[in-house]
Amino acid sequence: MSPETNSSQLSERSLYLFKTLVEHFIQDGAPVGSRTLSKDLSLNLSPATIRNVMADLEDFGLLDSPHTSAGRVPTAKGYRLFVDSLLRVNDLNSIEVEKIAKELDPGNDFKSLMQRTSSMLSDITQLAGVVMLPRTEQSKLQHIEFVVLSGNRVLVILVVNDREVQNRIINTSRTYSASELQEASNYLNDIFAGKDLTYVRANILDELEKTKEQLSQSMQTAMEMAQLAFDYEKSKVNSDELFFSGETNLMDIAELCEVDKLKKLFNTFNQKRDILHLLEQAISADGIQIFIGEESGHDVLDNCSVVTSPYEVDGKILGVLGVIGPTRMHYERVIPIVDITAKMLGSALNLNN
Amino acid sequence: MSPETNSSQLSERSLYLFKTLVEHFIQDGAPVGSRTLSKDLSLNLSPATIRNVMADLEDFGLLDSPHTSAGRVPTAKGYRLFVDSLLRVNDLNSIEVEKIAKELDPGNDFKSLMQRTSSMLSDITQLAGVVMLPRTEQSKLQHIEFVVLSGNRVLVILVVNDREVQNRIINTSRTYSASELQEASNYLNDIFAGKDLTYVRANILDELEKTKEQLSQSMQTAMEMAQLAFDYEKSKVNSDELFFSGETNLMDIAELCEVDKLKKLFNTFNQKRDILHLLEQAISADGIQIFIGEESGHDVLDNCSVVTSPYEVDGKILGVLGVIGPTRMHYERVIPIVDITAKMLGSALNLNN
DNA sequence: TTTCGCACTCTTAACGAGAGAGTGCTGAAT
DNA sequence: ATTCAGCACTCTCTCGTTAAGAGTGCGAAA
Repeated sequence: MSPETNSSQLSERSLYLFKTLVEHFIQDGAPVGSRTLSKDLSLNLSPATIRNVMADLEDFGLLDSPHTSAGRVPTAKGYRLFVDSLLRVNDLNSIEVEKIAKELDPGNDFKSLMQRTSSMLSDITQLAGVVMLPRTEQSKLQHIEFVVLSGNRVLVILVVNDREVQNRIINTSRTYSASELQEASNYLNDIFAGKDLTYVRANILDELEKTKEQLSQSMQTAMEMAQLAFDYEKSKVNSDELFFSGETNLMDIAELCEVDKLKKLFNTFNQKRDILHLLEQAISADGIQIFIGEESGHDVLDNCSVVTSPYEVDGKILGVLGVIGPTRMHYERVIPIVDITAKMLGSALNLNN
Repeated sequence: MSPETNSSQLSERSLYLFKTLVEHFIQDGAPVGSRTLSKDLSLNLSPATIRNVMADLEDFGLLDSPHTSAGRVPTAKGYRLFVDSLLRVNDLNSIEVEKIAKELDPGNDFKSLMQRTSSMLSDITQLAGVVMLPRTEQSKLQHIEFVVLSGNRVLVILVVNDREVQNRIINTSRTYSASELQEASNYLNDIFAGKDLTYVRANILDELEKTKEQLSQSMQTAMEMAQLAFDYEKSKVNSDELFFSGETNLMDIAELCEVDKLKKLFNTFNQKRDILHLLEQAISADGIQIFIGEESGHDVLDNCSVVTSPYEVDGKILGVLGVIGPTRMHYERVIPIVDITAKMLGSALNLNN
């Protein structure tokens, strides 16, 4: 049964009732009963009538009751219907927009911007914020540079994609002089600048053959260096980057505050793998995507929802950001926050391009 | 009253009794009573006698009873006496030493080594591990390098102390060519390599004056760049680095598993400031230092002990590492682990020097 | 000095009663 | 057909009570 099927089979009134029930539950966190709803609803209905409607909604799988004499609680399916069809999203007031803009001052440090974005998200929502920066498949080598260190160690500096700097230290079999390495980097920059990293890796051996024939010492050096540098690269896990913030905010959430659930949740955050996997699903989504409870497929996130949005520069998607909180969250507030943050992060990144 | 006063005023037997009581409590986590102790003790004493002794120990402030009819529990002062005078530290078996050594493979990446050390500590102790790398006051500039980026942006790469690489991006007022910057870096390396960063900062203006007189274009460029680069440095918080691991291990500890205590503890970890402050106190200690409960001065660490040791290369202290756990931890195991880890980290760092 | 015995305190778990909240169903009113 | 009042029923939660268990402190005896 898709949500559409549901909503079309349900009367206007049932949906309205359902909507206020969900809103009520999100507000209070307690199961809501017919009496409460009767008083709260603008339609004048008796508790008994409301009970009938609620029974229908329960049959549709939208509501659940913890036990016979508690009120009703939305199911995951119920939340789905709620956010897809019933929710009216608030506009953010300008003060908040201002606040977001302020935190997203591009600055010059890429990672710091990510970190700040994430903690701004958690601050403003009082939930956990997360920003993902996927390691791009496309890594254009812009510049390579060597610095002699003590011992037989050489520092390799790669500038990639005009924004990202990678440092790695390699151990060499003999001592190289600064001028030797200068020549080597000049040579490498000449032939490889602007090329893709995978291309570089693939073609080092070929180039090495060529240079052997030409027997130029500096080129030999260059290729040796390059080989070492990019071997290292190969061994490195191609891990994406993930910036968390405000995990501790989740400790206040009543639904999660059994210690062992919290432990599992925090372990999941620390491993990052599962969260990455989840966010990667959202990367191709067009705008806001919401994972509700079990939908995420990770049972640690059982009582959690994840609200995500990809952010992009020049129509090219750079990554995903979002907020993790209880299913019982203020979607009407969180959604526009995530949405606007993604857009503003995009344009902040555009600025320092 | 110093611990010495206590231990000298107490009989051999009382101390022995106290010691086994603490061991018992560390093992079980439950207040221990006279009957239990009577059965456990090799001296054949009746519970009543033991009660008398325990009453004395309580008068000395070494024990406490949660309520009249619970057993006794060590106080912070009691733990202090225990670890200072009573504790016999186990030697680690060779398998564990092996395991530690394996994780401490120096590799080439400094930060990764720190991170690995920290998670090894938490893994092996099942507590939280922490490694601090203080930002050294002494930062010798080894090499400076510029790379042109798009826009009017220039990437500055500083190699400091032969091991640490700093990248920063600066915005310039006009576009510089690669060769211009090459000259500039050559010039800066000539006059500043080997100097302290603070010295560099302080003398840039002087040098700028000099070069003005000489009117060399490349030197002018160099100084402009340097000024921008080091202004950035000034504004940067001089934050030390801290590597945490296994915080979630602490969630199992019965003493801490009230959610709001956990929240405060984790917030403290995230802020890092307080923990840094604590570890900095340990930096000048000669070897293992232990902060027990309230001694640390941070009330979030009320039921926690922190076991630390500085690690050093060539007799020069580089940083501090340690383990955070409940006061009720297996000191006889944790202490040698922290001790040997500090030593092995020191020699691992010595290797890739 | 050590030990035994005993009265006493405090915690914990278990049980039951009563209140409160909310439901489902039935049958009457609209 | 809807709506709704009434009512019996179920389930949870909170108390107070009780009984068991653990451990203490103290006085008197060994």
